[in-house]
Amino acid sequence: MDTATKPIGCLQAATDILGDKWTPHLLRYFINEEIVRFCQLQDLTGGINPRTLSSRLTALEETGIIKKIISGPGSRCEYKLTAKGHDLLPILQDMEAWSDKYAPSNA
Amino acid sequence: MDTATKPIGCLQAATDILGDKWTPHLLRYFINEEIVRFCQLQDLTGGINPRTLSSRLTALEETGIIKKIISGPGSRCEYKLTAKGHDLLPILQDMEAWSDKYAPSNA
DNA sequence: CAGCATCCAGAACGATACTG
DNA sequence: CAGTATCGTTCTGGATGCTG
Repeated sequence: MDTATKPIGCLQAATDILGDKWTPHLLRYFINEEIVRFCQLQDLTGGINPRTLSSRLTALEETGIIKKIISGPGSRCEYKLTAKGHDLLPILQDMEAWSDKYAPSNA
Repeated sequence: MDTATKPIGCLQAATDILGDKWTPHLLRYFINEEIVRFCQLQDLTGGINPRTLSSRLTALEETGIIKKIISGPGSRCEYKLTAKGHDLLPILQDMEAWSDKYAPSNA
């Protein structure tokens, strides 16, 4: 892969994650929450399909953006950001600022 | 829509654009080029489907991120970023930096 | 509570060929 | 050069119901 004519690929890792339908929104919740649970996300998103949520969470865990923590009885578990995930937050916030600036009442 | 429980929607505008498969890469070329042509993009991307490229360009134009400029004879035309589009570049660069930091030799 | 399984509608994208 | 037309495939994600 020649970097001269094809300097892409660099963006790939970020777009792979942020390009999925729910992921940016999901990640957004970590800005204020730090630790989030499955059912919380279902709730916050207004009823995301558990299948979708599960797959997003799995992908995020596999790419090392979040970490799953089994906590307590009754299948209670929590998700929190890793350092890698934390570094994503400023980008999310910039995206949000941009959206807000150019599409304030975005339908 | 209640902003308390559903503070989303803000990210939407950005993710709608950056979520498409080629768009971030396409935009990336504007960092160095300023003015880009259809065939250049086809070339730079390594042969993106013209149908796809066309639809991306149309979408970008409709959201006011790029501007199409008919220039010269022979269907020659060019695309350049608007102010709105320019404001997207830092985000792209951050995404690139992030990708580079956490997935250097990203396959 | 935290998922997984199955089924399915529709969007996204590539290949290829053709036009103003 | 800058697209459009057509076709087909693949991938995504929603609905719904079940399980550890």
